[in-house]
Amino acid sequence: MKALIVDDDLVLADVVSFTLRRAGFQVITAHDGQAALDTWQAESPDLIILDLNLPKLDGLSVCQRIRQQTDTPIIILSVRGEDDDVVRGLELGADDYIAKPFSPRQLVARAQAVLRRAGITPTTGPLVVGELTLDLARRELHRSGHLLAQLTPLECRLMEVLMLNSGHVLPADTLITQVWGPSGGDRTMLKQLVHRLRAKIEPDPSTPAYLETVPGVGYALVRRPSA
Amino acid sequence: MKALIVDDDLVLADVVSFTLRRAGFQVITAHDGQAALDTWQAESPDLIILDLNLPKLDGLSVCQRIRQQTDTPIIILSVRGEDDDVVRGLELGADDYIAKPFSPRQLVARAQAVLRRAGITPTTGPLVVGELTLDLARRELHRSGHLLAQLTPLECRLMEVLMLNSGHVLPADTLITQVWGPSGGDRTMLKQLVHRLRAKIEPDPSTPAYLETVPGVGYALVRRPSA
DNA sequence: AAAAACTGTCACCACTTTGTCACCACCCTG
DNA sequence: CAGGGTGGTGACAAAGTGGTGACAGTTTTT
Repeated sequence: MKALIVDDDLVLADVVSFTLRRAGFQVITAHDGQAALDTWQAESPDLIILDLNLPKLDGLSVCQRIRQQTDTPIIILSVRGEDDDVVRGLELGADDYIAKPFSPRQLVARAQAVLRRAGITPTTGPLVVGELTLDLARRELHRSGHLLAQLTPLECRLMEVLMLNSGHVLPADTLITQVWGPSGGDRTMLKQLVHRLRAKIEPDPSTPAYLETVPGVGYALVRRPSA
Repeated sequence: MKALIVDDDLVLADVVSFTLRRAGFQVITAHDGQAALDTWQAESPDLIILDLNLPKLDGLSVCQRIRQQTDTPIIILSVRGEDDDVVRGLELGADDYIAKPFSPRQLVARAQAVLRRAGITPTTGPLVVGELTLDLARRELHRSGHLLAQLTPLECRLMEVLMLNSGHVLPADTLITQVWGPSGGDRTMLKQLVHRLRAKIEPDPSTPAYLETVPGVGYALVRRPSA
């Protein structure tokens, strides 16, 4: 999993680089807009982390140029007060943004979420929680070894997020961001998606056994020993 | 969850320490700027609570030095009249500030909010008093390990405040402010809320075993050895 | 090209939550 | 003993929240 970091602040670029390396990424860096485009073409990374404030070629332009040719996930780095630029970046096709200062954990989480949403699966093996197994590549959910349901792309993403945090309550907003990204999503859509997922995976959808509702907060996937 | 408290006022540091420990933090303290940096490097806490007025090394400098190397959340403690310093602190990368005097609940809430925003530990540990356990994420109250009641948001807030100060009598006005905020709330509403909470948690609501009334003052959660 | 699937949107229902009110019982003090 | 204050209790309505089904536009598959 290769990540390209574009930032003219050498210190910050180093921090980001270190963080991502520790999370298992292979990291390359560029410090101005032109170099970013060159490196991108030479290395074709899986993920780009892009500061907007760049010498030689503006970050937004870089974003635009890259989007014209590929769907490589882009995460924008912004400082407080550049909200307009963030919005324009997202409109130009960026996948997410992070406001400085950010925590390392935050960064890694966002990076993985974006990759997941783009269909690039960092986790090779299937996800297992209790008797449930999710095959991300095939989007198939198995229970005790045999096929329970064939999931749609969105259902699969939701299920993945829930399984990665099984046993913990995930706030509705968190789920929405994880599934639809920072600019899309809606409470009603989440309701619908949960409904559709339950219809597929719950033996009796009216009394959920796996996908639990926590009123006023969100949802949780129950983690049972083996039942 | 490890918190570093930096304050030269030993009494205040103790109060803060006590409050955060109650909320489930592991707490370490430093009493001057240099010690703060040393302790920070040695212990790498998840959260720093920083008074600006420090001997040996100014609080703002400490803030700056820490920000140069990590994104660990920093909350500034300020006294009234130091507004300029607060602004400079926030510019230097601090995440929030609290003006003295502050309420314990205020402090805990801010701390958790900052950590949440930084993407650290969305899971808050449960509150425990005697045989009662409150799971804040799920808003569930357990007695000796099994589910006693599912609380509503307001009931949960009230229960949280009572458990954080278990064994002490809390004046009605205090409770009202803590639950509904400084602008809302009402004696009648508190009566109602207590009533509804008792209906859920007391075996016999007419003779309260947990949520005791102190006429003319307020309410208290009795802290019993184990009964 | 036709059919099926996927997803966003809407309307509606049921239920919960919460603020408000009225009323009762009790405990003071004068 | 009367009366005011305080706390407990029940009822009720408004607002909010989650679940459900239907439907249309788009994309994907056949």
